[in-house]
Amino acid sequence: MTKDNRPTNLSMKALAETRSLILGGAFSPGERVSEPLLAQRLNISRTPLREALATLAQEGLVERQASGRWQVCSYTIQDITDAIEVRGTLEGLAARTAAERGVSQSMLTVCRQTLTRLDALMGLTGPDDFERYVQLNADFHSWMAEASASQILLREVDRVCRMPLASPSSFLAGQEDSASFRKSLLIAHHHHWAIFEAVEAREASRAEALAREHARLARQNLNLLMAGDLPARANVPGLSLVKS
Amino acid sequence: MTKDNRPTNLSMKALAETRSLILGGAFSPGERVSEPLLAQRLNISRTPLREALATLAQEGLVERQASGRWQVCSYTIQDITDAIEVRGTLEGLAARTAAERGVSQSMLTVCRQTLTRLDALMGLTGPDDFERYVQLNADFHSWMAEASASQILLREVDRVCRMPLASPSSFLAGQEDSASFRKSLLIAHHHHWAIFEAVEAREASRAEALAREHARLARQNLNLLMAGDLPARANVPGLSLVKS
DNA sequence: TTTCAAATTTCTGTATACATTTCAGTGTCT
DNA sequence: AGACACTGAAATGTATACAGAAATTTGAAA
Repeated sequence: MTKDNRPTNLSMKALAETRSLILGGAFSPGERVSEPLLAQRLNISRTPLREALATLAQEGLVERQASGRWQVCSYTIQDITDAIEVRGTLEGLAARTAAERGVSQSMLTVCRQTLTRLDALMGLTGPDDFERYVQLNADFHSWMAEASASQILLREVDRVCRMPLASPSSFLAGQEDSASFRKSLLIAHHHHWAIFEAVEAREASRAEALAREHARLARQNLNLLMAGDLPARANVPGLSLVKS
Repeated sequence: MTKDNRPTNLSMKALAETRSLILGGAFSPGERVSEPLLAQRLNISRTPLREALATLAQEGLVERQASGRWQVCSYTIQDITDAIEVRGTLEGLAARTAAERGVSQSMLTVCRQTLTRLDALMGLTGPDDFERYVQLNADFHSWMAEASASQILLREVDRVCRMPLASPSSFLAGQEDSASFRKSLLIAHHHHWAIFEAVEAREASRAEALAREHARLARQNLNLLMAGDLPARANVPGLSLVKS
């Protein structure tokens, strides 16, 4: 994503730790969150915690009841699918805009490097390789948003990626053993190159369509995951918020 | 928009009043906002004000400096154009989704009523008529988002509409005297019907393209406004945040 | 045993105090 | 005149106190 290196204040600490707790499944969907109890757990006062919770509400991890109490959000599979479609649509807009406005040679070079490094990782199986894949994949998606040269769009893509399970990295962690999943990586990487080429060639409409379709691989992975066995789901952060 | 009728607490009051101050031009773009001073001005303490400012930061009205101070955001014409394009893209997705998934008869009826009422307002010139147009226009746009039957998408459309000058109502207030502006209303309303018909007929791709193009009328109105005389700009909330 | 109301506990909303940091202004030295 | 260090004012980050509201438990009555 983008910069988030604010000097360590307790709000940021509370934000990071609470987010991690929720995505890690420390709360059930719909469960109430008590400010005093959580503050005690995090060893801080309510003031910075309230700020963090307000931010998490914007991210869609918690919500306020009418009474003012916080509760952990609950999502359906349909919600996740919709969120992925929104991300794909915004990334599509980013890719189209990048193609229409043109991208500097230096930015193209950066992307080409990222994709070449991804090339080298295809077919490898080590856990380190997988970790690097996740990072490079995130780099490519960041690049797409930045290549649009639109601050606004960059911000909105960032936002939607913070929604549970909507980010391009959501379904990567811990899935390296699944054969069908590994196959989808090959297709995904083929998409990466195609999107890049379309942007470089100023083929705006093609870039948009490809970016949209690329995001739909995440939908497919979501379905694979839900159809598969339970252990594979344990490592996917945010999946604990999905109900029914 | 959607519901925002939380019982009156001071945070909501601070949020509404500060938003109104900023959009009304009480601060210059980039101007710093002092918590103690603003709290005093609003007759509340810093605690609810801080919560309101954090929310306004998410809306893109203020931002935090690295030091922690707040300052009013500054936008370029390009930013506004981009924001409108994002809105159009999300509304396009909503229209497409509505068409693909199908919309209930009762919802179709509601929209048909709204559009029929708008029909009756076309060509009228009274200030009351204009006010009603603004409301009905907002109703139609809300309808589009709701017709998608996607909570996620509804939320994101709502969000992007809260960005300065990105909402479908942004350029309506106080422009009733401009001839070219009135002409654009006719075209806009033609779009409304076309979008509705496409959704009703399940013509998803057409619905999406129309919704996108419809939003681009706002871009056109923005350009008209910036090319026109200064007095016409005074009534447009948020335009004070646009610099250069 | 179930139901409803009262009492109690817990929580949220808000104000405020205080430590630390940041900023602005002053004065000095080169 | 310009740069730099220093000092003081002001702002932010955080904890905490307290009032009022909400939720939960208790207890009594049917």
